[in-house]
Amino acid sequence: MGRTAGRSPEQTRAAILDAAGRLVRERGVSASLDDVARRAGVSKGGLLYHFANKHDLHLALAADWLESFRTAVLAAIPPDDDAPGRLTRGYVRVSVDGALDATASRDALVVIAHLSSVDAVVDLARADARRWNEDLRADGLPEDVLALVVAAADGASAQPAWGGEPTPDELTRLREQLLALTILGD
Amino acid sequence: MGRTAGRSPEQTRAAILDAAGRLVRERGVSASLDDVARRAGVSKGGLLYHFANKHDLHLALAADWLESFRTAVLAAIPPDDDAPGRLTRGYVRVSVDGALDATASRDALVVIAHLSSVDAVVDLARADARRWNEDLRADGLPEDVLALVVAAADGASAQPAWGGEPTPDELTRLREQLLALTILGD
DNA sequence: GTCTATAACAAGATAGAC
DNA sequence: GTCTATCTTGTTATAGAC
Repeated sequence: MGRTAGRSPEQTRAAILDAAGRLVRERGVSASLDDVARRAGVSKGGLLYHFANKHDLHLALAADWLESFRTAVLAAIPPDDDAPGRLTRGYVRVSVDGALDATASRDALVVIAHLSSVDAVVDLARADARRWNEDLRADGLPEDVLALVVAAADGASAQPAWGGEPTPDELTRLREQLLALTILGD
Repeated sequence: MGRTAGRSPEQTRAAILDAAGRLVRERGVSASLDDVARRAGVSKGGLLYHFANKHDLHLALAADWLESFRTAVLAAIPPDDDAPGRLTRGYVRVSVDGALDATASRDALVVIAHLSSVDAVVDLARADARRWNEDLRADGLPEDVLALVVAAADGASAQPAWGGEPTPDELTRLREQLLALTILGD
């Protein structure tokens, strides 16, 4: 048995996806399989057992990011929030705080932008965007408020992509501002 | 003389940057020099005369995009607009319409996101973002309005990056909404 | 289930012809 | 100023040992 004796296949897979995510964010899709494998603590051969080829790895990575973003949004809705706009509020919290945190499902946009060079990922992202569109529309907010708030949330999480360095303070204020917009209704 | 007899060096350079921009947007920085050269109608050797190496090409591309975005924003300010928020309004017009148009300085964020795998580009983008930050702060709008409007504009131009397909109608409404926010003052 | 070794290929960069 | 080789390196992916 190799040097990863104590790790289950699922854990190995997760470690590979994690390493790939960080490397893609740093270097884009041209990050080599060898580098990904090394950072995940497996050999290239080991990596290619779990993901048949680079294309598969990228696709799985995109699916993983999109799914974990969705999960994070749902988790960011307080159980007692039953008012219209609850999903939007979760979306805002995760997007804006994501520009702040240095972990978890942050920077989704940067990674997706990089992965968008892979055709199959574009299709996946498009389908996911449509689903968000539907879900958010059904969230009970006036159309204009929704469009404004979602665009601003997206913008906040996009800023690190092109050099923006919003301070925690600015992000906090933006988040509260956006949340307030969803509560007054109009 | 080669097959590009009628083209000046400046035009060749511009053609290369244009081709590189489109290819980077489609495939990321892993688009090969050979492909860029072919699309620009020059040979790889010809390309490497104008840009010493791939790194230089990417840096020049980023500088070009950032500059043409700035130019577009300034051009989008009507000469008779003298009220506070004029720069912000230009920023909004270019960012939101950029998500709509299929030409010019659109999709800046996608390209910058891709290029962000190049360290020198990150520095450049950061310096540019700081400059925008200063300029926009000096634009005379209340801080909260500014943060909200700029984030939303960024978000609009970011959406195509990860699968979002805003309709022209939605974008137009968002743009008018944002412009209105900058006029009422608070 | 993971590793090493290697085949097969693609890409960046250089040198020199035109 | 641009093009055609060519060198060299790095990468994907396979085959097979452990």
